[in-house]
Amino acid sequence: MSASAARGYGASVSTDAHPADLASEPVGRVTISDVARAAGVSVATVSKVVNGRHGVAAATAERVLEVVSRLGYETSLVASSLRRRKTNVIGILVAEFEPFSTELLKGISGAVGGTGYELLAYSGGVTDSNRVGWERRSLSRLAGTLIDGAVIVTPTVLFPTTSIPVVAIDPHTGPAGPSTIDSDNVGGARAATRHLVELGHRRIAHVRGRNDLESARLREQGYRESLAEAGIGLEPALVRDGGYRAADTTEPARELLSRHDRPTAVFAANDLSALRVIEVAHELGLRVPQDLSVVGFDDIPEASSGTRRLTTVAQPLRQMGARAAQMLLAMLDGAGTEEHVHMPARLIVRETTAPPPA
Amino acid sequence: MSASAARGYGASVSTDAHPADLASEPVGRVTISDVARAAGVSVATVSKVVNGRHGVAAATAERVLEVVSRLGYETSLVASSLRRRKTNVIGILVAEFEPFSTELLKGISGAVGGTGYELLAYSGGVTDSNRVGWERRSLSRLAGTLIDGAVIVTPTVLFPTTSIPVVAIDPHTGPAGPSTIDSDNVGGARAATRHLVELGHRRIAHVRGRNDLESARLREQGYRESLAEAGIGLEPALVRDGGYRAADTTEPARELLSRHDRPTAVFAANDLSALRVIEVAHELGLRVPQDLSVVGFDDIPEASSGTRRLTTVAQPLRQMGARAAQMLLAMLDGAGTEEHVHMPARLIVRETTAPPPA
DNA sequence: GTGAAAGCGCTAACAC
DNA sequence: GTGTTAGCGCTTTCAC
Repeated sequence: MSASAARGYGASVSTDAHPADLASEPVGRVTISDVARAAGVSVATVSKVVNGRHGVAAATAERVLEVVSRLGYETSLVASSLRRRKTNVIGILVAEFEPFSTELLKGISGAVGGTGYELLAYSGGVTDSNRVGWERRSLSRLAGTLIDGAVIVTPTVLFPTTSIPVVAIDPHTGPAGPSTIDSDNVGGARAATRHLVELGHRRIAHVRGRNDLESARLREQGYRESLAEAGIGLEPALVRDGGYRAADTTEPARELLSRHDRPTAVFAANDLSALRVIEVAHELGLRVPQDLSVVGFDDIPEASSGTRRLTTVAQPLRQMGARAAQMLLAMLDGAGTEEHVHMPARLIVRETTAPPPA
Repeated sequence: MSASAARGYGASVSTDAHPADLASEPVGRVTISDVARAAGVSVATVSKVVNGRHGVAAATAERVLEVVSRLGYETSLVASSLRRRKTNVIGILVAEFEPFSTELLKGISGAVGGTGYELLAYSGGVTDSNRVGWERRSLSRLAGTLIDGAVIVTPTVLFPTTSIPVVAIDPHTGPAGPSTIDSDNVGGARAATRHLVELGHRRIAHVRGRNDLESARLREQGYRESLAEAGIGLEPALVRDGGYRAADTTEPARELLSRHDRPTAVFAANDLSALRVIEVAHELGLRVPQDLSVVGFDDIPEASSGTRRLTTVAQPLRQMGARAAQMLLAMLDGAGTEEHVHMPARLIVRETTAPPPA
């Protein structure tokens, strides 16, 4: 094992670097000056060669390139983006990598692939004390220096004027400010609730989403509208907060299902909550759907992969991600479009809903 | 609409910045010097205040903080990480955001949440001409400046000595070099093939994975071993390349299933390939599993979410991601551990396998 | 064709 | 307590 390998963390060097040349080959990153020194030229020349600028003698260029590959030099994204204007990377800002955001990510990745842009998905310091405003912070930290544009997933606050193009997916506000993408939350929620009503349910609970998100408010609205339409009075005790998260759903679900007059059906604001409701039901000895019907929202892959496949409202997540990417790409291309795209949401009836127990 | 909002891309500013103060409030990013100027102090002082360093008068600090929040200043990740040593950011280097890598991402995200580290998943310029060596390039571009440590997903080449800790998931080489995590590829593949044999299949095809990945080699090995064990001769024509990708599986699958002596079962090296094999089978009018049995590998959520749920070999992807994160965290903490973790893989029989047609 | 120098935004020594 | 200075790694004039 060479001296440098012993001090580093990686595997052996695959190129034939000469350990004798230690002075010009530090253990840390190989920088542009390391290359310059080893090639006997200035850093400016190395930069020109590496970036394919004109005005370098062929012989010099060749020599530099040889050193570059021998040393395994690669220009630092950080340093170059600090100096340059464009970085060619698109940022995806998320609070957390969970099924919802990763589905969008797949869609974005597919749409961006082959365009020459690189993707940088960033989940920046979202702590419990700090759940609000993360997107503003992340954006400020990256914009203008690291990324050329950003798609922000479920931003909870209005972000200030930014110097880079931004599109928001499932934003706090409805269509307002920057370009946005969302789906038909009200319509989807109405369809879900109506489905339950049509099966014969009357006591239908709702596990709400994150109260700082427009989508959660709209889904609750759809639920209320369908109930009203069916002539069923809203019972406040049957509406609880699940925060779109499994962990936050446990308690509300337990309370809801432990009531003597428990609901016969639950419409959860997203699949993560719905799935947890089902788990809690099982813990309490209730069978789904015989004793309890459950409907979710989103149609993440996990929704249909359990033993009991979830009846849910599908949002075209991959397509929403792809669309967001296309919009951002267009803006990056100079199109000043500010769009508010609305995608359809449709009910998919699977195995977690049935008529109420007799 | 204010002048700055008109020139920027974002929504309206939520803070009460004074448009009159235009000179000190450029449209681009708010920088530390903007803050310094507005607060009437030096940039050094602002830096101290923002980073909570001692040696600043309470009154000054207060004034600076007021300006910071008024202007919405946030320190640039790029600039500060260029200067600082530690960035508190962990990089996840992937070729692409597809179901496999995003499952790992979920696991990593869960394990890292609450540790104070931020996550930066990077999918850097993987073009068709450039499928090999991306991880080396990405690592060089980010290491030492942007990220403190990295987990690399399915690296295809040995990476050179790095200055930062690295753990590789499903690497090119088996256990060698840096810390690695993989699962029991041979055992899983044997179980899958044996399952097919036990159902009565004799003509069992294999759609190989990426030939530059150790896991693909091992899965093929398991397939061969099980065949030999059952006394079934290997038929080279029944082994094709699918490259772990749906798109690359289409042609091989079509050829395989169009043969007059087509196989009655296919063991695909991963779920993406298996799912595509099923699609192709349907196109050709074959029913799964009545006419053709199919087994995959990985158990991504998509495997069990279709109408026909895939029989597959499950790798504990989320756990593998979480484990990788823990190992990296430990290394970041100074532990010089170089580990090679091996996780179990187990067959899950679902709906795409049955005895061969009579 | 090449290199010296400035500067991107920031932090850390070190003066004052 | 505060400001001045140097410099992280790189790109880009602009002299030579």
